[in-house]
Amino acid sequence: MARPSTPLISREATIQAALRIIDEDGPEGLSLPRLARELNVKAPSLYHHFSDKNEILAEVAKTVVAGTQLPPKSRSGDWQEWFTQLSLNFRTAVLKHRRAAPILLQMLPRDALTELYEEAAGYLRECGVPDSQLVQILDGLEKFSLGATLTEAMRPPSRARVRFEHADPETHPVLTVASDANQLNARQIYEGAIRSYLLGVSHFGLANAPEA
Amino acid sequence: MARPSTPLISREATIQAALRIIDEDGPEGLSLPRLARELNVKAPSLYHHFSDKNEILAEVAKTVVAGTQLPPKSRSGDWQEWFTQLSLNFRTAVLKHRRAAPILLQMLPRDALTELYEEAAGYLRECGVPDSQLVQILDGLEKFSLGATLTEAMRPPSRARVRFEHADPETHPVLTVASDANQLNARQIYEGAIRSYLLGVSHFGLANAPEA
DNA sequence: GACAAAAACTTACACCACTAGTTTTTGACC
DNA sequence: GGTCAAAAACTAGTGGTGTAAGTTTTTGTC
Repeated sequence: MARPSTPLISREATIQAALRIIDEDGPEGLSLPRLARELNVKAPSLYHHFSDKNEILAEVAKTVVAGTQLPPKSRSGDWQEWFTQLSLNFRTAVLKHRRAAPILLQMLPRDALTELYEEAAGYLRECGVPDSQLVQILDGLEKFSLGATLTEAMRPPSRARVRFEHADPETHPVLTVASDANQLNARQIYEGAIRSYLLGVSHFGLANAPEA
Repeated sequence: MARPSTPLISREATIQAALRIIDEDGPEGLSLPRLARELNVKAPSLYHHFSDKNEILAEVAKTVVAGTQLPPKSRSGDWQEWFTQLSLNFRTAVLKHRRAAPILLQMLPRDALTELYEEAAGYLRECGVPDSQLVQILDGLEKFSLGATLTEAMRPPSRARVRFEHADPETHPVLTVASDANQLNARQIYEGAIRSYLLGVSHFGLANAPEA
């Protein structure tokens, strides 16, 4: 086949197909021949739309995090609540494509996130949070959300309360007790940690300058 | 060559060589032919000692996190300090092999960590922390440490205070202000976040049960 | 001393990302 | 309206990968 009247490949459709393959068979299932086959096309043709496979993966990563819904900003200035919801929405968006998690770590769309952070920082400021705390809050939340969500995405999905699966009551008695004493599911623990952190930073504006 | 009098390959030496290659050229530089060459051996011979490449990667991951030093437990029962030091040591250990970070996410040695958690949980209990909080503390610290350390490991090493590299003063004024208002380096921000979280969970034993 | 297991080897396979070169279509310009 | 370069598909091919199968020699055990 030579050049068709209308292109057979669009970037958008390619990215969607790639994401679908990853959802089904993980990143190792995504090969250019297979991706091309799903688009009724041959593999080398993809190079007319992407410079290499990494560019496709980067777009996939961007698509995944772009699924994060922005919570409405409350008029009351309850920024803790806003960030908690935002973090929960991020988690939801990533878990929708959990098998893409390894790609997310490597292809994190920093530039796209920068826009979000600018907006979030502006909101914090409006709510009266001092400038000196903005980085701590944004950075801490990013890191925790990423760590928690990516590690959760790496394990098989389960609505149940599975924890410390390698903990044996015989050899790990304390973990067993701890696990039994906490009946929350992953989402609830995640939310609790976010709230704890936000509570902590809010009350920590003072002795936070350890030496290098 | 047939079977030699003394084996040319040992698991330990193989793992060390693999880690060295990853340190130099990243995970994509680690191929079995190359790894075998460094051991003066041919690639298929590795299959006498490892079932597949993933097993090698898993051992590499275990080696990296095993480099985490355990801080001494203070008699005063200051568990917050102990966990802060532990988290800092984890960060140090991972950053020593930062290019192995992507592997770490996929091959996290849960079983090895379980031992550590059992010990940490026991210490928390000795210090009087209620059972209901153990999971929150352990889980939250794990997630934050992983997220912060892995993302930090993914960027080029720098002692400098680099932040929001995509933030342009024109289009992202608030981020610029925020960045200027916080002169801490990555390690200090990490430490501050850990301390904030621990402070938060300590004061959060009450309203921490949102519904499913 | 016989023999199975171990530890190296060689060969081979299927797959991969990617390059080079070919063909046809399209759209723009004179 | 013909010319021509760019676009978008193709086919063919390169060098690399992880892994399987089978070979040879050494080792330790009964």
